[in-house]
Amino acid sequence: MQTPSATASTSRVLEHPAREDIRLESVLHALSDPMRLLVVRSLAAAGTEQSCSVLDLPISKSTTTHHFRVLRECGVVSQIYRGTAKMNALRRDDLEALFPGLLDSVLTAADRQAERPGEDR
Amino acid sequence: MQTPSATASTSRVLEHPAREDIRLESVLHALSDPMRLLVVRSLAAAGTEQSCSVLDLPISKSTTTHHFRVLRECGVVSQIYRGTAKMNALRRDDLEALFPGLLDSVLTAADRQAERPGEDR
DNA sequence: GTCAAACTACGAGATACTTCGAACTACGAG
DNA sequence: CTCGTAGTTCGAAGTATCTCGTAGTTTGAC
Repeated sequence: MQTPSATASTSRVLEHPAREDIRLESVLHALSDPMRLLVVRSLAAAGTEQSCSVLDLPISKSTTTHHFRVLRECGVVSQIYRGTAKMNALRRDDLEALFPGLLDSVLTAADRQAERPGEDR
Repeated sequence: MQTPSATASTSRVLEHPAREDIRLESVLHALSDPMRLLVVRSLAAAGTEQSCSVLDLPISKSTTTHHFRVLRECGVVSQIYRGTAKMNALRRDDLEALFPGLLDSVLTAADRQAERPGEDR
């Protein structure tokens, strides 16, 4: 049940919010989950798009799917299918245009917090 | 059931997290609620401490109490009793020391978003 | 066509969040 | 002492969130 003339290389298409539909509250909420913050930090550290599975999170696959969907639906990441993999990328440009400096300050804050003593337990 | 020699001007004391106990995830979660974000923006705009009641939020008193407590318990605001009023202040210094630039970027982002077309409905 | 890999969809359980009203406490004014 | 103001506490209702396992789909490789 899909449009007959689908995309050439990629068939399944995923819905993303337009830049102007991204809400600050939703972004903050998305980043407030430890697992999702970890995902965002990993994507930022990688610099390029990453598949869902390379992150190796300590949660089940279905939970991983859930978190990536939350991140996509609130506008933090973009996702496209490449073959059997689903690649994820931070929407840096959109976030920077809407909320200048926000993502960087969150990433810096997360890094600093991770380096705080007793953070590894 | 309170220490006999209580504070002179203020009797009731409120628990606040120490600076090093403030967690990024908790702060982001606190700010992700529209009502609490509104409170934080008002406190930032005022610059000085404000009582709970001057904000005139479109919610009930008990809900207001709840939101202020969330903000205090996660380290975003400090609260002290002054007579019958409870004064609230942003913990700007603590937040800036832990998460440089974060609060300002959130406040700027919130202001910008509030000015976006069709934001008043 | 068959198979494995990667991801999704669905339902369910447990927990957490937001909101409220009603009854209560603390404080200052008179 | 009495009263009003400011805020709290205590359920409770409704909703949302996080997590999982199981079963399914899509894709590329053989």
